[in-house]
Amino acid sequence: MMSTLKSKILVVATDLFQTRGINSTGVDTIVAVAGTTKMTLYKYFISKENLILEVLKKGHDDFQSWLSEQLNTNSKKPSEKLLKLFEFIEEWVTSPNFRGMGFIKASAEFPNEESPVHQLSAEQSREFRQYICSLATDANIKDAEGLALQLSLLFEGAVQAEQMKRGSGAMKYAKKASKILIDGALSD
Amino acid sequence: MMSTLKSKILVVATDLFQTRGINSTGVDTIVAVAGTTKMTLYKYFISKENLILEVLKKGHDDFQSWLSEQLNTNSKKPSEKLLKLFEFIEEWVTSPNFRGMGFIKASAEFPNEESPVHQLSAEQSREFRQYICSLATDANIKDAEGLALQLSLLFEGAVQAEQMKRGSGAMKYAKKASKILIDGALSD
DNA sequence: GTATATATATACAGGTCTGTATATATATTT
DNA sequence: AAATATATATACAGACCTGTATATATATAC
Repeated sequence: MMSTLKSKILVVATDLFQTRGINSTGVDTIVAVAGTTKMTLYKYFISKENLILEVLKKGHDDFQSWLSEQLNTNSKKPSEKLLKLFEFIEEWVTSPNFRGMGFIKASAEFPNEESPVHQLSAEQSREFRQYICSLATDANIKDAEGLALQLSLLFEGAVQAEQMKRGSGAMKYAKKASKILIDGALSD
Repeated sequence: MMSTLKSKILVVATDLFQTRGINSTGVDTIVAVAGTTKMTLYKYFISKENLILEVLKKGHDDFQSWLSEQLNTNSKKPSEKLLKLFEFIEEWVTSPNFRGMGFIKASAEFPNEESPVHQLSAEQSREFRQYICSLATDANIKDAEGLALQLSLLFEGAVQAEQMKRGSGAMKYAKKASKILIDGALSD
């Protein structure tokens, strides 16, 4: 099991990275807020970059498992899952705990394609798109990849908008747009 | 008229901010690439933050004037402008000079809503959306604001995707999606 | 109670960053 | 040629950053 201190550091770093930016958050700040010391942080994470990568992994895994569980327990038909996708995403975005999507901000702060942080961000974005694609394939969509890309654009755009201004209501319109695109693709 | 050195610094900073990140680019690097010195930079810009703001302003103004000129010279009917919007945006994104949209990255690196950089980013995002909204209003779209928001989400999502991976082709699918959404809104 | 693992406290080395101070050079103008 | 504006060269102060070294404290296990 994961040490409570390690997981505390991960939680605090996730929050600080989102609210202050990754490069603007020093490890001194992280350990101060987490109520521990640098020695402990460097015991669990070999470097700040390693910490960033673990924060990204945890954030993505948490989101993906939450989302797929919501979809699996609340829908049966594949097309229903697809249509309910943005319902749950909206729920997630409008929850008070929402701080943004890790890989979107990380890729902006680490634009160099050779950076491990950038590479992980790109991989997570691809993974999410593939998950949508699998939903579309199950729902017998003809151009599943095309629809998945379009929906992921709406998703990333709305998250971006919500990161820029909390309570923007962007996801409500993304949901409407997704319904139009999905309905269109279903009748192709 | 603007000094050639000042404009050179702006051009270099724009490029470095996009390719390496804003916080990861020091003023020493900027002046070295621009072939000048720090003393000159601080003659034209009172601080790095001031330079960032001017870089953002120039980038946004350049894009907006280029886009509206393209639309005005190539289309007559308002609805035509709306439909051609993503044609030109795709052209802009796929041009070899494309380095990303300034305000999208800047808002990620400066998440604090009180930061002047964040505020300018948010304002530019709003301005762009309002421009789309004016196109939609001219084309007699019923819910012009709603469509404008949806199109801007597609736009920001596709730019985000393209920043993450050059040559992703995301804008091609954004263009298709925009056509579906616009056609739907026109027939409402 | 002694040994062992874990966490703390503190200091610091070496680097980078922004912004300024000081002195010199190069043009342009009169 | 002298005066003025503009650019350069260089050094540095003060702050912050990551990562480590050293010594101490606390808790669990045997």
